[in-house]
Amino acid sequence: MSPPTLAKAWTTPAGSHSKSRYAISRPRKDGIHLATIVSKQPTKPPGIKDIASALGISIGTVDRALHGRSDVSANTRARVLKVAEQLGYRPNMVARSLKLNRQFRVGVYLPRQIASFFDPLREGIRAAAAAYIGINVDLDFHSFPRLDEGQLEELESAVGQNYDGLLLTPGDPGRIDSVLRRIARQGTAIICVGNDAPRSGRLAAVSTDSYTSGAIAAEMLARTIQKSAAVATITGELTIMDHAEKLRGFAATLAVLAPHLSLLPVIESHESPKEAYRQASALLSRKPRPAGLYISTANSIPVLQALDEHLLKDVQVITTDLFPELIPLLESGKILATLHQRPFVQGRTAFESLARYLVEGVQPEPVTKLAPHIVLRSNLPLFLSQMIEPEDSGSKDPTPPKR
Amino acid sequence: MSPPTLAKAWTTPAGSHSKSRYAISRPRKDGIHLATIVSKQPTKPPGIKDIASALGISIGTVDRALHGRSDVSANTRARVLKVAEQLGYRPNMVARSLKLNRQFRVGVYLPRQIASFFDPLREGIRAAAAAYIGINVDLDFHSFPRLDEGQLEELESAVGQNYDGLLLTPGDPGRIDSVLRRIARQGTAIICVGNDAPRSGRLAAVSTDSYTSGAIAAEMLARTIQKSAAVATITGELTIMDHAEKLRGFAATLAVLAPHLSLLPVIESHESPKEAYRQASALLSRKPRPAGLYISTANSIPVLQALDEHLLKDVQVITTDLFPELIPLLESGKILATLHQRPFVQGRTAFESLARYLVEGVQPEPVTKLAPHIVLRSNLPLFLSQMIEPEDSGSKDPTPPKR
DNA sequence: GAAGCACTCGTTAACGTACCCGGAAGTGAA
DNA sequence: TTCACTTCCGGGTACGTTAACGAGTGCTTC
Repeated sequence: MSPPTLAKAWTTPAGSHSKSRYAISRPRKDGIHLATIVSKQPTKPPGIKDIASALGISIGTVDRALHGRSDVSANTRARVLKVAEQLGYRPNMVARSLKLNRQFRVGVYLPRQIASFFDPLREGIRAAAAAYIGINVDLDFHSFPRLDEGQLEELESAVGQNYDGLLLTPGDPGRIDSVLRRIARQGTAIICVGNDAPRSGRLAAVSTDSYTSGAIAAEMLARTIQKSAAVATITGELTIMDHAEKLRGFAATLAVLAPHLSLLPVIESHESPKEAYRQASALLSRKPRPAGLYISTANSIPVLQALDEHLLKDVQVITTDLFPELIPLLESGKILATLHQRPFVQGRTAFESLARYLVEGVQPEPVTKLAPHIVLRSNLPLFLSQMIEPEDSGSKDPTPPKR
Repeated sequence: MSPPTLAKAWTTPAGSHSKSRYAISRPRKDGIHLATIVSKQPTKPPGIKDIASALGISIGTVDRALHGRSDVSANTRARVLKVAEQLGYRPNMVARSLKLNRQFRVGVYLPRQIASFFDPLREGIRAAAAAYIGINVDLDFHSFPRLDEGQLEELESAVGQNYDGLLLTPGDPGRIDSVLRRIARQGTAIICVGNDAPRSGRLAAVSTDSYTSGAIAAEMLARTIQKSAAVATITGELTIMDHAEKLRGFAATLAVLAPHLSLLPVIESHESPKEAYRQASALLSRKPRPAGLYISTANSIPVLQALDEHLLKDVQVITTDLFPELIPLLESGKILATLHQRPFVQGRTAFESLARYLVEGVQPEPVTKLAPHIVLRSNLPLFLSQMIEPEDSGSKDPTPPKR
């Protein structure tokens, strides 16, 4: 039996700032140090067969030992693990994913409305799927009219599909929780994106921090409106967790940071444009006219229309998300700020979490909260260029590998 | 010669919302439609050998045809490309990167100061390198005291290293441009991060939009200071592009958006803490005391110290970046906002651009500008949790592949 | 007619890993 | 002894791709 060959761990451990790497042979008899620079020719990382040859055993045994499978004696297993550690062995993910050529099917259940949010969300998912090499994903996009219309029915059809993963924005949690639990029990990994459904058995959730969104709105209104006044907020369905959280953050921060501002009764627009318009009109013609307005749902167009008709220049408005109709209003200063929920990034990270879980078994953070972007007049162009950015299809073979 | 077999393209092209995929056999004689659901058993994507067998030729020829290499007749090349298109062939990146087992060495040249910016920047690079599956990268981290001290000398040593890629924050562009050009001429791909050096022959640059940073500061001061007053700004070396751009954005936006605010002469702190403290003290005791202050460099501590000593509560301050000393000042409201430059994300995207260029040959965007995050009191917690997040080493084999 | 050349194309060995199959050695019972 | 069974291990194949190596044409040239 040959003794385990001692070798420098191949990868530099995180945190070490190695300036350059030398392999110095031990002093020769003639006293000449021979320092050969290896950094110009990086040594190949050790593989499973290097471990095998170092111990004089076969790669099959090494494989069994490394993966804790049976049919290996405790002795050899220990020796293999020790040498693997010494050599700094790290499994080659590329070779692994080539060998077990896995296929994953993930279902994506998102509404068509509001397109300014869900379209980039879909694009983020698609982009992440395209960029993730080492996996064959099959994305099944399912669409339905709105968050509160058709999701349940569409999801019912997902039960029989036996997906490996599921990405969705849960609408009314009370009604779809049970469906999701059924799907989860089948072994499907569910990740919520844009809104959470904590009691649905989902694996993780990715969204912007809704509470913080509301808090930002409150702080900005508090900073901008410096006299004593009233402010109002228009929200969507409060059964949707996202909306409720925004309201909480808004009200709480207003109370703490802005004693000079009073909050008018909250308006719940129920995702209906006409209703939103009617209620906004009523709000703006009432007696204590609000000096500030926080619109926490993305379909704010009817509200803005009502605002425009009432010719109110002295009301500070904060909206949610970014869509073409908002651009001139931001540029002209009629809207103070809008809180961008970064749907593209949400979709990307949601898919990445799912993929890492499916392919590497890495348990994702139960809930990741992204910071919303505060879009003002001055940084608006930055988001516009990112908005119209067309997605490259990239179907062609990019580089004929040379060399 | 067998005719090319017609088959449904395997991947759904981007943009098509397919609800589910059925393979429907043609009507049988007895009139019964037999619809077999294939989506539960996704068909394997076609490979190079499927093309070969469809045409009755060898995989070698297909490979040569697909990559536009020589030794293929124009006729067969056309046939191969046609069938590849029909089958929806997409090269298997996993198999490719396994075959040509490429090794890349990239040098990272970043200063130690300011640690609150460059440490997360390094972490972003490391994280991206660890996550990038399909490539063997060897990161060489080189450090030197400050941006204006030691970078040139350190870079000189990189000339002989013959790196595949280089990541760095260029300090004084005038002095290091020539070194970078020498390195670039060797074939090293250079990506600037955090600051650009456009005339250095670099491949691309990743940074926050400095002009917009300045503009945001101006807009926020304009919104918050509503009476007629003077504002001041303290910047770093104006030879560094990043600082100069911030100043431009600040001054320009102030002129457009805030006619009621006048800009005092700009203070250039030259990266020296003592000098910065002295100048800030002088500024704050002068006659037209500024009502707003924009500190566009990250080492703002001496300035803040001067502010604190002068007990100025009525001056609105906007700082740059996020580090522990700023936290209590933001929480107490002494600082209006800080503009976070997202060093981690900068490092990550810089590495990703470099990797995609090296491994896939994808030319990166010449300059990507990230939107700086506006950190207020209300969204501060979101960034803190992200600040203390420890990096996982992840050396162990995560999942012993089962099945 | 042999030799040389250019042009096509097929064959085959890797890349590192996972997993199946079967063999060797040992144990115990018939 | 023979057979069955367990424990441990080596050999081999396949994943999809690239690239080196030849082999087979048809053509020109001495």
